[in-house]
Amino acid sequence: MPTIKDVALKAGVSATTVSRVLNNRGYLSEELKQKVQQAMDELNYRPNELARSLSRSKSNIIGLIIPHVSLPFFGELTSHIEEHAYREGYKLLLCNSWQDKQKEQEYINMLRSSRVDGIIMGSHTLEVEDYRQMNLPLVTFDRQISPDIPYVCSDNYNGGKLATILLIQKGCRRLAHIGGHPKLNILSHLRCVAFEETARLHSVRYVSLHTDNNSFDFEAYEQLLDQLFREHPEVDGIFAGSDIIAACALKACQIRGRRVPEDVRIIGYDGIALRSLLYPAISSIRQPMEAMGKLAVDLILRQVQGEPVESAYILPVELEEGATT
Amino acid sequence: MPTIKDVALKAGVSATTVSRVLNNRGYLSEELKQKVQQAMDELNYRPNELARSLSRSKSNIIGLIIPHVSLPFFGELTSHIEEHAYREGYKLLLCNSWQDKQKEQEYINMLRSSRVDGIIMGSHTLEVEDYRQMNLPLVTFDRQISPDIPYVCSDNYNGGKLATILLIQKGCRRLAHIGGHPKLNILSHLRCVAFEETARLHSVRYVSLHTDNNSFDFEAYEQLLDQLFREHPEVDGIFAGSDIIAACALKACQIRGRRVPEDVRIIGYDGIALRSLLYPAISSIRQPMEAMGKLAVDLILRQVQGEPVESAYILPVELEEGATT
DNA sequence: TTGTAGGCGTTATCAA
DNA sequence: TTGATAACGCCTACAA
Repeated sequence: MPTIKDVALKAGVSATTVSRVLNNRGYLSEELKQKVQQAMDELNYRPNELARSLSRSKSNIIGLIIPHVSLPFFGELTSHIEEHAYREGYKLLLCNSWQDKQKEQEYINMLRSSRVDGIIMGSHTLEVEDYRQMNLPLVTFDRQISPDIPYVCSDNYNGGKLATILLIQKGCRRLAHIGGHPKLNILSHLRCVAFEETARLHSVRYVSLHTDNNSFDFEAYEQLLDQLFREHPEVDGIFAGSDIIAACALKACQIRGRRVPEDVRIIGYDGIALRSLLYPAISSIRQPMEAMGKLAVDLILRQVQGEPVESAYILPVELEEGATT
Repeated sequence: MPTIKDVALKAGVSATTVSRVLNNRGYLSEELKQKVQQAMDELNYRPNELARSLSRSKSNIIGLIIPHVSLPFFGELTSHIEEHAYREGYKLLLCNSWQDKQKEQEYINMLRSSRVDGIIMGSHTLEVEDYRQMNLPLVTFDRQISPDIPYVCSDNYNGGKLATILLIQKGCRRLAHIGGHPKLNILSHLRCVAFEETARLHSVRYVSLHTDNNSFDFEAYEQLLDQLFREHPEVDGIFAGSDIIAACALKACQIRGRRVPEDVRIIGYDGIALRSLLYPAISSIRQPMEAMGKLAVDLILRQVQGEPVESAYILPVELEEGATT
């Protein structure tokens, strides 16, 4: 691979000059620019980003740690993050934590070694102190770690409220919420809190079930639904903590011959694109994934540039009614 | 951030020695190792991978270019690739090409600048020459570029055959195949070829429909299905080019009141995990995604190490019957 | 067994 | 307006 020196030699100038036209810095005669540019083209020269990064002590890489890209919500979020990062001249290093404490820690170490300019965390299994100590631009999703680490989330409370109100308005009298483990994700647990408060406010009976781990495991959801229909066969409205759970609920109803929405109404959360492939299409509370992804990237960049950031970014959700309510 | 020199100073040794314990090279007394290790721990030292990469001219980064991570098949594949890359000490730079020629080219340039050790291509919109010229360890999925660039794919032909035979065995007499654009992906088009040949062999009438772009667009699929049911209402067996298309087909049947599998039988391709969320669960030809991901990583590593590689790796598929056949 | 010196490819700081 | 020189942080001869 040709280096800056090769280009310099070919163009009959110094490496410094080549660097200057590369970065468009300082005063350069048009003639020189042309000459250098031509040499670069002829050699098919590509600046070595490793060397640049080392020299500038800035890698233009953002690390992304999420539970699993193949989960639709995280897949979509990742796409948006990648898209915006790329537009801003940043690259994305992808890490699937599998919600595993040790893996997450190893990835953080790895990303620090790689001198990423910041880390976007969609997975958080470690202690608050572990994150605070790492002294790197950080952004989290759905998790408040400390006032100086900004987090991005959808308006979980309002989303839970909207969903619950919709079910009640449609005439449901026995509600159920099925969600992930509450302890591990306090902010998205607000969906559940809103559900319970709204149900109580309207004097509607309800039950809340949660997985006991944070594994996003389809089978765990199916077991919960099994339990739900066994112990509470009278349930006629389900607010699922995610569209995936909602899909499980829909399937559980179909298996048991419960008509949706006639016998049981279902609404999910997230608004993933794949939702439209189901029949009937699932109603959902849509998170503004694109805006969230863009914001997360911007928050890293602002921190990199030493600009101040708020500690919380709560984005509005939108009720998207499908055919399950 | 502390450097190797800081560690050396603190441990009272030279930087070389620190480098040695870091890389566990050469002869070192236990005592020294301990001392250096302690200094590293106390300083919370992390070796700068940028500097290491520059010095060794090896970045331990693999670039992955795919159409879109949020497509379930690519999401799962990406997860496996990331997993195996990480195990081998490699990091993954993620690029979504959106099947866009220009974006793909820009990403390739970017990855070359980043001095990635190799590129795994799940997206290929450029000309064969463009790939051949880049002179970097490369692996492609479902695309044969040249004898010296290995490709990984599932046994597309056999998969198409298995699917078609199953439909015929179940009694289907009017078959349809719905797939992506045939020109852009010659290898996965073999699924279609096998479908047609098998149908002819069994004297079963069939029709093949394809999207006219390579966009993985849900709506395009829906339009095709619309066309299918309009022009060929007698179809009683559908072989879909992917599980996503199969899901669309299932939905199309449900919307039109066609019972599945009684009136129409459906089988997809890929074997994505989300398949199990549908009801009825979709039958599919399962690609060994984990093995394919691992293999792709291994093929990059072998090329990096100068080991020879074959030009084609065709992995066996498996028929996974759900409830739609 | 440990240390010194030079180089990896760029960029930044001075001079000229 | 351009060029020489010293970093950036690490690794690898070569010495000692």
